[in-house]
Amino acid sequence: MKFSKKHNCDSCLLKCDIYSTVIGSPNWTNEISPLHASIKKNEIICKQGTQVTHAVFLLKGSAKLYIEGKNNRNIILYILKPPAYIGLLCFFESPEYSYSVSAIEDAEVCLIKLDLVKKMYIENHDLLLNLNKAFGKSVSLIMKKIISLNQKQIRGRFAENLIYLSELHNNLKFHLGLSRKEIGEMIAISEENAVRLLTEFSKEEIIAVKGREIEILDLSLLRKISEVG
Amino acid sequence: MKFSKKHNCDSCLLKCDIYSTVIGSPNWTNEISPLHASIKKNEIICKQGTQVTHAVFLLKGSAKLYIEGKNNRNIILYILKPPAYIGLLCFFESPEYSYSVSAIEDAEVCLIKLDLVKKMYIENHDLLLNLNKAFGKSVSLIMKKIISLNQKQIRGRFAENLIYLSELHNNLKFHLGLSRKEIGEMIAISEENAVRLLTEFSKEEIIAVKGREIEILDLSLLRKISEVG
DNA sequence: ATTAAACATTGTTTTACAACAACTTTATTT
DNA sequence: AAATAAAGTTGTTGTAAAACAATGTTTAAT
Repeated sequence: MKFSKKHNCDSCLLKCDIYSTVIGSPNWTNEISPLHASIKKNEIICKQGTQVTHAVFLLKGSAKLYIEGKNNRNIILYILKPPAYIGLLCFFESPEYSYSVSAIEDAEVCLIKLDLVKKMYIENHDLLLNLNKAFGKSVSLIMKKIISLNQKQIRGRFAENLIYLSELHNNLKFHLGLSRKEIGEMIAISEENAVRLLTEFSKEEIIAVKGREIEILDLSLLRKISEVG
Repeated sequence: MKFSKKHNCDSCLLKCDIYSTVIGSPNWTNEISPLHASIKKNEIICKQGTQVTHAVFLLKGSAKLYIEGKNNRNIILYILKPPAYIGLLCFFESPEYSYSVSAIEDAEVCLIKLDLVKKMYIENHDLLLNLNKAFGKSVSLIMKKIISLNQKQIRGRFAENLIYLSELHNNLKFHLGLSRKEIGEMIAISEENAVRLLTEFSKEEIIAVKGREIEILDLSLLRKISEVG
């Protein structure tokens, strides 16, 4: 993680959500002292169990949000794409992160001291509302995930995840920024089964796979498989 | 659900958290018009998928918070005991509940219109902080649950759950307010396996079971089983 | 008091998936 | 270019836990 201090928000090319909602508030220019950071692929942005000190906002690149489980087995809850609050679930008064976030491609983030954000959202109605909205979305996503992981079997979960990734990329054809192992971690299956399902779905002509390039050929069938579980 | 309107907060015997943090704020007496409700055992307090209109505060009794899955199979995330915010995870700008809550014994709740709560927490720093704190706790609990459900096997999950219930009741000896099926729903196992584990642990003299009365005999062993998974 | 319905128990069978193993292909490093 | 490491692939085996089945027990309803 490479920091660049004394960044000037007004001249920043990657204007964050906090900037756009808070700008104009009386103590903007004097108080804020944001910290920019460049993050290399695979670098950790937030580490589960460590103190939450800054609000982190993802400006560029993408990241995976995951829980670190036993025996180095992780569960990826979702993929983050800019613009996104990274510390979201934890920056409401949590003493420490209950999950980790790491970059899956080179990324840029903006860090703002937590006490400052608190001050801002108390003063600024819109910012609070924005945070809360993003927040509610995360919670409902997590609830869906819990059901999926526990009540669907691997084909159903796999189909669901392909749809998720496609919607994330806004395209039926997309590049997996993830290894087969990570695909497994998204739906709590083994790497081997991730591979198997990829070839299986490919043979069934539901998707086309070439390395890490995926194309969904039959979305409605995928939806069906996801629904029946 | 039996409502009693025009309740007077000042004379209420079950003072809620909102009362104690907001009292003294300028628009307390004139604006607030809380709604009390008595809820019978097994009655639903919040239904997954319905609109969030009020903040609900549990004053008396207890309730289970659960996600409704496929084939009428639920997953109970946790048990609520007063004082507790019921709508918590959803009253931050979620359009609808992403889970359900129902009473596991006769209960009393206080309902406050959502727009009023919002107004209150924008005006009242302490209330916001309180909400956020409760909130952070819930999130970290859910993360732990996800790992537990996916990476521990049933003995480990069962042991963990017994410890949870014991801590909830603040006693090694407690009365399950839940059926065997519901015990299963807490850790995503079948009713049959819930029974089996209960007798198994009983035979191993880790717990003593008599109907719905449970006593933990060997807490440290239970901890061990929970840890190794 | 009788019937029905919900809850609880125990044994048996089936199966979905992880774990293991062995091997190939693709990246990195030197 | 050779060597080493990482990522991907495929077949086989073992097992945890669900599903099924059958039966007993308590609670609620008429």
